[in-house]
Amino acid sequence: MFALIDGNNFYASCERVFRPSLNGRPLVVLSNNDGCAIARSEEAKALGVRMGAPLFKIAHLLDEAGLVAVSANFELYGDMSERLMSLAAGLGHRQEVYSIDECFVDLTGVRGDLTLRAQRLRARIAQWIGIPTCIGMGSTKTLAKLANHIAKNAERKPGSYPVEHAQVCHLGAVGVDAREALLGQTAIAEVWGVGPRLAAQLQAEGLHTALDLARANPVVVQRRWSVVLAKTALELSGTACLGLEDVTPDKQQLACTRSFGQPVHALPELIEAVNEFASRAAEKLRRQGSVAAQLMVFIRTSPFRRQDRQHSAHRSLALPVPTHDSTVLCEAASALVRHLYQPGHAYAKAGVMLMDLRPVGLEQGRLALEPALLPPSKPALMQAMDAINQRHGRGSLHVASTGATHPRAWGMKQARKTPAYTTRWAGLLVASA
DNA sequence: TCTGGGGTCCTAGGACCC
DNA sequence: TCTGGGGTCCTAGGACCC
Repeated sequence: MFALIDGNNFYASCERVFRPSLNGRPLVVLSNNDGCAIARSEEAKALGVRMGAPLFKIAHLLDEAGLVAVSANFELYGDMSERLMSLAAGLGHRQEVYSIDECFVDLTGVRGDLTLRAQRLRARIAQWIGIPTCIGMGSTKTLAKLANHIAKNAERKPGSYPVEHAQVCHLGAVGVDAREALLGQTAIAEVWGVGPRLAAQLQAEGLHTALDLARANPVVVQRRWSVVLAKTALELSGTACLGLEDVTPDKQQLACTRSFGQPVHALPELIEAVNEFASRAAEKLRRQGSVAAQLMVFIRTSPFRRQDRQHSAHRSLALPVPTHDSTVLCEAASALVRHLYQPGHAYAKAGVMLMDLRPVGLEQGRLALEPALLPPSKPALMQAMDAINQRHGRGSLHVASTGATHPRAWGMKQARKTPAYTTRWAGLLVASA
């Protein structure tokens, strides 16, 4: 048996914990650059704000409907997530943190009334952390996901599901008929692993609900679609195909990409930006304990600005010696962006991707048969830099080629940023009588 | 004027090997 | 006129997830 616990409208709920005046009001959290809505309170959903809606298209609601929009504050959400996860882990013996706002818990060996335990966990999370959650349980991960969907919608959309399943839904505790009825009420597109493309194809073949897929022959499903969808069908019918992954595997590739706050025309600024991205990616790489054997840089103009001349290009470089050294990766990124850059374009976005990752220590050396194109790695310097930044905050010590003047011309737009309430002294709330 | 970021897995096809 | 069989690796593209 598995449980799936997730925070409702997670980013919006995190903001509300520290600004209770936002309760009951339509609220959206914006993506980087204050571009589009990536989280919405129930009230914002009721106003018709779509997931991913660009701010400029919903800006009229700020005045007309009292909509509040805030810039994304990932430092806050990450910290709130850690607190939520540590409580949620208590529901069973093993936990898989699946994303910033949801986790699976293996309920094997957990005794007693699971529904009751789940309800108590919800209450504890609400009291200790202030985040509303929903919990779904089922004999497979896909069924736990589906139960979570039911738990969320039984309350939000009256009539969609029986209201006794609101907030906590345990598909293992209902009879076969009731379970089939619930699956029959769930549209195929809501199933975990079925995206828009597959949903359209499945519907065209007469499969409209989760129950239809659960009853489909997995051999036929695999032949017509894929082994992935066949597993989904099996999982829906109660045969577990997916296990709990409680050890997070190292990433196979790692990226840092950003849209610019303003279009970038000049090469020096572009170099600065990709150097910054390369350093950030290198930091992530060192945290994971890996080195990269390949680096890719891309730059592109905005596809939304049809009137502009478009340019989109990428280029990668095999690193002669796999590394996680910021200075080496910055040097490589600079060389690549010089190749890619074409004057006369308004660049809107750039990024650095590190690929062909492997654990530190497994790197193969290389005979020095050719002149080195890149500087040598400086492990001691990187260690010192990470230690200083750990202690004094990110960016305290950085590679000079990432730019000395702050704020950067190409930097992110974050006009509506809320304080880092839980992770910075300056963000601490002050109580007054 | 203004449109996010970061991942994974699977499959098909081509290159290449013996 | 006749032209094998079987395998691996890599890449690009497509689908999905949050």
